[in-house]
Amino acid sequence: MSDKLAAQPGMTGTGIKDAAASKARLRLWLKLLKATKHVEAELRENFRTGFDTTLPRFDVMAALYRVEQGLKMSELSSVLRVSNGNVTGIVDRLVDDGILVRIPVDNDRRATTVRLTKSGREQFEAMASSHEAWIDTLLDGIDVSEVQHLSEQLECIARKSTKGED
Amino acid sequence: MSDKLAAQPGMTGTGIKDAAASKARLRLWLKLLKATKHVEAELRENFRTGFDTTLPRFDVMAALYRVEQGLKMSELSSVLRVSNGNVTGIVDRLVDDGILVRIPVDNDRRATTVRLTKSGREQFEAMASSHEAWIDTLLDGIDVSEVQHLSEQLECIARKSTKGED
DNA sequence: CATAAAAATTTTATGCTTGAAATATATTCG
DNA sequence: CGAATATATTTCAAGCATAAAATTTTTATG
Repeated sequence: MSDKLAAQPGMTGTGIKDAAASKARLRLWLKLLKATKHVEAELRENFRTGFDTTLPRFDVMAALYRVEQGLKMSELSSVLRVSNGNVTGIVDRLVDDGILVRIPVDNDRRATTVRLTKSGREQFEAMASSHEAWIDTLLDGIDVSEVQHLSEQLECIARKSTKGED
Repeated sequence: MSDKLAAQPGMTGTGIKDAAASKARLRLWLKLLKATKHVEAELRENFRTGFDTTLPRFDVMAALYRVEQGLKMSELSSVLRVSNGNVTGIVDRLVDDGILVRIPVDNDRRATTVRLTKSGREQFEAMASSHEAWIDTLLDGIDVSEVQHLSEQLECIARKSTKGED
């Protein structure tokens, strides 16, 4: 029902808003949010009980795992899309726990590089393996054949934020 | 490509894991997360600059707008799926700002009902209208004809969490 | 009725998150 | 060179979020 309100090709750019489409997008957003929050909550719980750690810590470790020589604080905050001050705090705690080291940058005493320690790399590998398995379980209601299609749709949302590299 | 690795009906319950599907789900999850975070960040910024408020405050107001007689703290935390203590803090601030009132519950002095004030309802209506427009813009990369299908897929993820109302 | 158990909420401790201000270093240009 | 500007990071204040402990009140039960 109410399909007669669907957007018509000719309407594009007329400034006329489609109220039904708007409501549909709103509902879609609420579902997107709900699904994401649900998965995040499960992951947080799993990280807490399984590894006594948090999702933000895992995110930092994941970013650094990909780049063996480490990243500068500003690069880390840019990759993770969180504020500088936020990264400072999380890194501080990971350094205290022996998971990360801060390394001065040659020729620029303002900057520091952050890198996983050997122990940090080992801990990350164990966590990443569990993490993938958790996701596999949490998303198992989604048909594998749909994944590609779904991904493309989601790209449309995030596209405006990044230049698209993962 | 790599369709030969897709799950086969006969495999179900054999305990055999499909590594390719697992990786695909992981990538999908990362995109889901990225899209959601992007939209959330935009909304937060819009709420901040447009109404000097936050998404969590809006969420509380939205939940209460639907139920004119108000909700108990525990109902609110259950509807919003956040912890009791969290709701206490947000409600405290909204009460301070004259947006909410706490009302004692008859025959149960442990509980309090929380309700929007007149001003709160009015403020919410203005915000909700902008909110819907923001979402419409942020999700405009998604084909309206896809919305229904996408919604169904997302339901599969969240299904295990709720009994599906909303 | 009295005590134990359950329920509703708040408090506390800890960590994540932001935006803005502060600090320190590097670079540019007159 | 030296002052202004830009860059890299940290600090700060406020709010969000959780889990766990504490508080208050209600309900159940012996």
